[in-house]
Amino acid sequence: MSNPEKPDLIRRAARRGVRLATPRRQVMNVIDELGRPFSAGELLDAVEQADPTVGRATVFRTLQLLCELALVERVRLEDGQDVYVTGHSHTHHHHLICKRCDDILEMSECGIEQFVKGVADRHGFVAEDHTFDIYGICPNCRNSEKDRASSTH
Amino acid sequence: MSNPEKPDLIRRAARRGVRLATPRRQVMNVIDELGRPFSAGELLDAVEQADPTVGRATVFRTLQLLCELALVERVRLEDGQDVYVTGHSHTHHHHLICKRCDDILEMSECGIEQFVKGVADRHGFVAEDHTFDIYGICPNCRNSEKDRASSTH
DNA sequence: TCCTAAGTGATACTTCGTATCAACACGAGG
DNA sequence: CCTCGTGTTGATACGAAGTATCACTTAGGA
Repeated sequence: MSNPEKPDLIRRAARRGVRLATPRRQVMNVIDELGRPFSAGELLDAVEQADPTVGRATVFRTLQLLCELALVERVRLEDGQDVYVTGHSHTHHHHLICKRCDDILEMSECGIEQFVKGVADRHGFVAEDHTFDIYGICPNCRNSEKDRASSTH
Repeated sequence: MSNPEKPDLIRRAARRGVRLATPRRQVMNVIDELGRPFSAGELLDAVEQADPTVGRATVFRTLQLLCELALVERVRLEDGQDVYVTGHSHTHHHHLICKRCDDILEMSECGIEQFVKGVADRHGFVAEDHTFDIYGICPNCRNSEKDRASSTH
């Protein structure tokens, strides 16, 4: 209805042997329809609107399930809020997060793994995990900013 | 009583023109006495114990104030919890966080700033800020682990 | 000393998430 | 068709961490 090629969480989850009860399906549908990064609150609202009979706990449980299946990724923002992103299939990601429009891009490659290892070694640490996200202004917002600046000038 | 050379938050705050009401002083004292990274809950408990008349809101307000003055640094952990660290005077830090003993080390230098700039540029992003923390096992815990392994062997 | 803005405590609230628990749904075996 | 048993669910209470409100108090300069 909205998106011509949905991520289709349901099919992907089914392929992994997840039991697809109706409420779970609802939640996944809503996530697909959203088609963008979302906060817990947004998802709760959207599900509430799509089907008020689905309970709060189920939304969180489904979210957790999807995270475990790596069909949804939890991104922890600077301000402490969590944002959830769909469409990933691999494990560890790093992000470029726009402070203006809240868009979240993935860093392709980046070679940070070896960088991490270097720093850890130098401190006698055994690195097991790390966080690395960059906050700033994305190309889009940067351009629209430039446009506005030149028109008012 | 505990630490021979306390950070002495109070004096440092005073030097910045902070008004030093009694409850504020209490909170700062407690932080100094703790002398280690602490969570909000720990601080609340410690203050409660030191002086039950100090209100919950004041603890948070003081904490916020100290963060603004950069006398305390807020470190956002992987699991979403915040931990506060004293003794800093500069702005942006990166950490090595031990998963075993929860100790938090600072990375000395590290050259990540230029790394960040490189990644951002490649994506057309203007980097304004970033997070970078490494989770793993610190040298201490690593050694005691080794000891235990060799004694049971 | 007096005055006032800053600071304070009690308390209610918010957000994000977890725990509990009785009820239910569904598929395997009869 | 019925009947388990396990997994799932909704309601609800709870929890942590932090914010908002508001009347009261106090620090500290004039």
